[in-house]
Amino acid sequence: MSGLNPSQRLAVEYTDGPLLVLAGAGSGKTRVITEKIAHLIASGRNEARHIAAITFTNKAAREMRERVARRVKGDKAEGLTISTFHSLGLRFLQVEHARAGLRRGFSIFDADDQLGVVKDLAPPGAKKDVVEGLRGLISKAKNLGLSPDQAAEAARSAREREAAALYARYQSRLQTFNAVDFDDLIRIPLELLETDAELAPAWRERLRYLLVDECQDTNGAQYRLLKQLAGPRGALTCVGDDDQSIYAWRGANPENLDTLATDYPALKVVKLEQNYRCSARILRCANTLIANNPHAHPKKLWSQHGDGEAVRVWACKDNAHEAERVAAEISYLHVAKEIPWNEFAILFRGNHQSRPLEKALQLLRVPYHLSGGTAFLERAEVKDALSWLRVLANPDDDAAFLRAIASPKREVGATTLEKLALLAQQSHQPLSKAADNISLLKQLTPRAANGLAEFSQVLHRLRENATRMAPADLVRDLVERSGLLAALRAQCKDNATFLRRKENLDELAQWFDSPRHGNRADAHASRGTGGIADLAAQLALLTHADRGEPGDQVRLMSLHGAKGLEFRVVFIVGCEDGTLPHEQAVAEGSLEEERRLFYVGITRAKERLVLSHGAQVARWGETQNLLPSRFFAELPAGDLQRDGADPELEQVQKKERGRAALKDLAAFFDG
DNA sequence: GGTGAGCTTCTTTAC
DNA sequence: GAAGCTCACC
Repeated sequence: MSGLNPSQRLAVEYTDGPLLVLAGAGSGKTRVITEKIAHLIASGRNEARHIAAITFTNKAAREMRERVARRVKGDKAEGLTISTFHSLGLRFLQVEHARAGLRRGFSIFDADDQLGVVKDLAPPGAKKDVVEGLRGLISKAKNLGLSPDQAAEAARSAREREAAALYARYQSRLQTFNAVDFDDLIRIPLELLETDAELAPAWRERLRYLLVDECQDTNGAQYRLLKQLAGPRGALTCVGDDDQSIYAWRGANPENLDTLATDYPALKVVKLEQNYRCSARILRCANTLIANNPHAHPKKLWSQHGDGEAVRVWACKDNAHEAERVAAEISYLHVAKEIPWNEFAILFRGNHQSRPLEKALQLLRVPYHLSGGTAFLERAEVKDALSWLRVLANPDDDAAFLRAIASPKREVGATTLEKLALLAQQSHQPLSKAADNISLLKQLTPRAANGLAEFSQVLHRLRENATRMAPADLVRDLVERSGLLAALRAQCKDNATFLRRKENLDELAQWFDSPRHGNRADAHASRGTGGIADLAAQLALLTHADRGEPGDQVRLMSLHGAKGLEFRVVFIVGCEDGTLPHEQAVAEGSLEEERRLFYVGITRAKERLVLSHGAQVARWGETQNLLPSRFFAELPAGDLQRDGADPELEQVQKKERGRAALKDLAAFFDG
């Protein structure tokens, strides 16, 4: 445990009670967590299998797993839990599925599946945004940890009562599908722990020490889950930084950091204020920027590092120009300064911004890795294949059935499916069973009945194979036999696109090959001889896995995805007003969160930071003129080096800004 | 009754 | 620039 500063050492060694570590960016927070895990094991206080470290993103979990593996050698780390909140909840449900009224092989519904269910329950003809809004209300209730009954009790207005009633119907629909949604992965374990007196002690016995990363990002349900697991003893270490709270939009409640002190009066608080990551100039940028936000826990982040390079600000013509400059700079630095590819990161506000960057990087043959959140699992061909797998594992999963039967297209359309749904409802069967029922099929047109029967047949054959095959082989088999591959080939205009999309399916199969995702504790489920149960377990984990390990590649990701990571060289592209801060966020009044997001991005950089903005930004086909981000005005001018700024361009921008200010002023007097 | 062409609309962010 | 939706055609 060498090389820890006094505060870090205190945070690592303090195991007498609940501890909150207020850790500034780059203050060695992950280090503290990994050291603490090592300390807990080495001191003999806890075996690894009784320790759980909880993170927010899969990326962060993987990062931590790697670091722990480096720090704790051999089988000492056996059974250690390092997972996201959602994976932990999933594991809980897999163990306690019976208490939750779920059967083995239950599905996890994503936002699309949820939307389908809500749409089905909403008044007929409800507009998309209404359906979307209702889904949001249900999600909100769940994030607060409310059950349908509790939501009904809490409802004050007619609208809320209506929403609560919908929530109840939505939940019973999910139940019949033998499915849960993402929010349920937290909410249901919480509900079980709070209501079942036997359950909580058992899980507290199993997880005796908790370490929680990014505590400021917990929502109400997650926080309560944490309290349930930690119990009154409060054997937990929470690590957080209110300046890096960037998930309020999905219900995160940074005030949980303060609530901790109320819930655990014995709470000890340690502040980590020495930054070990950034050069002094980068840190000054971060500090002066974030000083524009109000602060409940003021901290003064300092660094021993020298000034280092100035922070570059690039004014670019448009997205393409920006991307080319970034790619060229990376190429140059890689050769001239021998900086390995994986020490570069390009960060952006929205995932769609990666396109021009990819193009430019490909042109210069710069190897890169795009970690676009769930982008991979959202690919149409991947979702199709997954739907087939879901129906295989869970015959009750109507949402998956509906997608699978439509891909590839067979002569079954909306009308047939509506009829089938009616018949299924009358006979209390899931769609996949109804489609398999000869007497039911007789009530449909022969053409439709044939299509359904054919689908059932393929499904049967696949299911037979599933008992003999390893899941990965089953995926490969399925892609062929389902006709998905043939349909894909027919659908693609050229061979190159076909091969690219086929590659996604290959990658999907590979995922089932290795138990690299998830916890070690789950590994036993993925070995063995294959079969439906294994498939289901892997499938559930898969929905939560991050795309394969990046090698020595430049990393492209959203600012949200970059949290917890660090790189020698960081580019933040698209620093335009409207992109960052995002105009919708500004309209919603979340400027402070946008500022924190920028702060998170800046503090990822160790040595070099480039902030670039385009004058013209491609926005669905059209180009739009945008001004540089208002956040530039909040950075210390002395630490910035504006290069490539076109004076003419700046004049235009100044004028536009003047015009905008006038407009604001006029609006003020008008309103 | 099913399909596909062409229309609109949309894009934060993630588990 | 894709994914969804409407409408006309098979």
